[in-house]
Amino acid sequence: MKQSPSPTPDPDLAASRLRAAGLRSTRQRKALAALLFDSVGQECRHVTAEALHTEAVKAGIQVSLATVYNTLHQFTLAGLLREVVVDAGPSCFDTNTRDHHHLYNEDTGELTDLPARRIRITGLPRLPAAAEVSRVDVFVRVRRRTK
Amino acid sequence: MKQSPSPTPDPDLAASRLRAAGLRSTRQRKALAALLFDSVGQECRHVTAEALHTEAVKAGIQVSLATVYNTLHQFTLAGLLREVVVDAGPSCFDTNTRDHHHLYNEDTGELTDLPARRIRITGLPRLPAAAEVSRVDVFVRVRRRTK
DNA sequence: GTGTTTGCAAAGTGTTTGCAATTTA
DNA sequence: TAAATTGCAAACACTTTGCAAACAC
Repeated sequence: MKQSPSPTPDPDLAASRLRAAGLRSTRQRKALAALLFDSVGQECRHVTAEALHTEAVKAGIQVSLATVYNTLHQFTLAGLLREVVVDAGPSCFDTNTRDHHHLYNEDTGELTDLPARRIRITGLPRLPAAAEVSRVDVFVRVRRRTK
Repeated sequence: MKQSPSPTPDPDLAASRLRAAGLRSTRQRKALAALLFDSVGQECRHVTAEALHTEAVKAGIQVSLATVYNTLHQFTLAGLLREVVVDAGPSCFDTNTRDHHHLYNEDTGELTDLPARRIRITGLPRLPAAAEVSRVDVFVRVRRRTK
């Protein structure tokens, strides 16, 4: 029989992530965190509140849409998610919080991450000393080739 | 007395712009076009529908908010304006339709144009043959330096 | 037990739309 | 006069909020 290697074994991945972010570990948060961060074969996800709510309900998780909205914002504030606004319409939450950019398919609304490593931007303006760059967002908007 | 130099004199700048764009020249459109494109000392403007409506009403132009929304979209479709979405909230319309990027002040919501000339982006991904880049948007998000 | 979180429904914001009246060409 | 445009109000999509009940610690 294997002994737990640590004095505080952590059977619940989602719960520990929440605690680490300073959030109480509630049933709804654990379930949403599991959907967002523990889905297999998905390096990063882009979800709307509506979509995550639908997904949760389908998975048999009882949670209200309002709580999904609140939870997404709490996760964002805690640094677990990043909000992405491309066009008008529902805003997306991105599980990739590292420095990166986005490819946006105007036909389908599909959003894909572009690693920041590859992309170099030069010629940005000098800023006043009192200001700092919070982030540089690049959106590569693509569409089906016309004709 | 000066003779009109052209067989079709154009006393109304806004009206001719509308006609050139294939739009009927109505009182409301002329007035909004004048506010958007003929304001002195303004190379380019970023307005929300709400703001433009307020401005119009202040200038004594009778126009409804719905018409301002419709007109802004018609102008955008006609290539006279460009819609800019930075964050959630009301979307902005930009009188600068040339290739350019944006500086966004997160504290004030202020939006400033960055000429595309200066900014160079490298490392963008290769796209499938069926796809084409519709636009590359760069948003430099700045804020007051923290501490 | 105490403070936090949840869910609901209601309110809020920003935007679009149906349609009759008006205006433009 | 025919077709396009306007204005209003109502509908709409997305999101936030007030508050009582339920829950976490």
